[in-house]
Amino acid sequence: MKRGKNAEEATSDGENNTASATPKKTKKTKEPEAPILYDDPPDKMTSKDGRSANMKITSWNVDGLRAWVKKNGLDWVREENPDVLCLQETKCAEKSLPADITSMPEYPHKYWAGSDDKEGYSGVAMLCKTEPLKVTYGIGKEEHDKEGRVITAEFPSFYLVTVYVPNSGRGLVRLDYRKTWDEDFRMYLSELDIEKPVVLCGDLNVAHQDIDLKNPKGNKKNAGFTPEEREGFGKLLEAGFTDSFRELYPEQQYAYSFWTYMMGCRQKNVGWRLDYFVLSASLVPGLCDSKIRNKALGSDHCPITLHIAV
Amino acid sequence: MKRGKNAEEATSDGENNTASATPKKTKKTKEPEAPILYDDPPDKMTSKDGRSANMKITSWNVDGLRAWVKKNGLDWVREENPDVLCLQETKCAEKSLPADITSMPEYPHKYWAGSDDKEGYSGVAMLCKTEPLKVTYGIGKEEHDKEGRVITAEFPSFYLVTVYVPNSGRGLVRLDYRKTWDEDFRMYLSELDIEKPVVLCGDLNVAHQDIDLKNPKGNKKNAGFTPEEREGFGKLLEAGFTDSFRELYPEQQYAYSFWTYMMGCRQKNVGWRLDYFVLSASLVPGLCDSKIRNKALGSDHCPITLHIAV
DNA sequence: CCTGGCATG
DNA sequence: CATGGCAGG
Repeated sequence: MKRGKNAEEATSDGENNTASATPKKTKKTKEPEAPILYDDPPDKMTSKDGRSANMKITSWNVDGLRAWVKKNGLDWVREENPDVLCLQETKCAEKSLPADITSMPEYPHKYWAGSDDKEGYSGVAMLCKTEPLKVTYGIGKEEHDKEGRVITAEFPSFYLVTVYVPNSGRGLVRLDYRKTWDEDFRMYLSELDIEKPVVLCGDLNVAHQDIDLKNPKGNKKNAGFTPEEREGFGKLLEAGFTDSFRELYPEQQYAYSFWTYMMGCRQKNVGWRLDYFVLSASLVPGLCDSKIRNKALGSDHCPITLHIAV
Repeated sequence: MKRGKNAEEATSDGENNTASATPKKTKKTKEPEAPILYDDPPDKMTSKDGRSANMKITSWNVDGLRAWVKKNGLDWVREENPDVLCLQETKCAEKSLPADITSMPEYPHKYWAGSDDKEGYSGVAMLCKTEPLKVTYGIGKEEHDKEGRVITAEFPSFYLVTVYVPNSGRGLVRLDYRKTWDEDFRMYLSELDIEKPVVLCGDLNVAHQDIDLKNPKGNKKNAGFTPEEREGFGKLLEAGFTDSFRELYPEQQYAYSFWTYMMGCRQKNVGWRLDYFVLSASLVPGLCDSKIRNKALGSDHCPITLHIAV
């Protein structure tokens, strides 16, 4: 049986199970249901310790940069106007980049990583208003650095890492590789963390807990919500990192950053939280807000934005 | 050097050479030029020998039936309302046909030929208001009958054959095969012709003479205008068949049925006449009109329509 | 510059 | 149900 990675059809009942407020139903009959939206409050620009945000970072899995540009993703970016813009799944060789983005004067410092072998696969980018001290590509392990998944920028007081974590694939064909990746990537971040604190952002391709996706029950064997992947994320937190969104909004349900294009999932808000800002412990006091911009269109992911005092 | 099969860039000067009315230019500088259109007169419904047309046949290379249906090709067909509709390059397995066309009540008798091996390649169709006496597929030669290129319908007084002739390909990689095809296909038609007269229609993938394409000079080595392909068509005429359009309009320039999607060729009417109604000698007296519907959109070819008294 | 199929998600 | 690359034209 062929199934989408985030196949919801197996678990449509699960939608109601997690919606604890709704009265218990006597029938299992499906009925049209108003989508449960996560309505985003205004951005908080001050940290708990009273500092003002001086850094705004946006991360967006664009699912094909060229299509995303055509769908006016850049208009949204100009409106949002972050200091750094991180993109994942650009799926575009550097020479094929649309002029709209390569010529963007707001971001004079642009960095691109693409897949060495497979054209139009994976790929991440980082666009900065101010020039980083240093920019590196990959995580320093040959076996992981051929798919354009990581860019690291060193700023005066922190490292910014953007990542597109490998998807475990249909039928979990790449789960074994993913486990190795998770291990090696965590080591990479921990080593950076010794030098300077780290802001990690991007598509981590995992929903951590039940609260982080609409249908946890039906997806325990699907890529993005296997015990192995969730544990990988757990170990990252154990290593001293913090999921900034969950730190601020520990109880917030229905907050997702990805909806499969299939079956009208976005319309119904049947989604997953796969995109994160993860912070070194020493940066948490400066955390002002961690936002999910779930109204922005142009991809099967929405952008996320971090306000931080660094 | 990679080139489109109908690369016009090599021969842009040729456009002016053929336009004899324009004054001789002193500079070779390209300048915007009004496209020379072939403005179609109204259909003639009577044959030279005074009979009224009793059969209307339309042929259209749709370049992908599903896309063509989405672009409302069927609306044009309903307007045109031919007795028989022949389609080429359907590029669609029978099970994937859109319901819009399979359920069309105007044409209760529908015949589909697809490529055996390559999905989404080649393929022809014939839709009839009245049921043919017999319908056959291919030309009875194993080596030619695997790509869904020919449907033959026997009507009381004639055979109707629709064809999508193999393209000789970029760099003429398939020209040798094409020569064999031309030979065998001509034999097939001649044998049919012994039984009953033949109406052949479809994409013959050849422009016969200089008058049949905009840039003859630059295309002598390109698929569709090589000496070999033109000779193949010549031999068909020598075998007793008539190019109905050229029979009626021997001097008509700028009458094309195909324009590459590239370089805005259709806008500039830089095209080729590749689609034909070819008739057995005994049908020529009944020929009423042979039309090129160059305003109909939805493909890189336009439809052609035959009015005939049979 | 378009089509349809394919791999990938 | 989208993306991009590909062969084919």
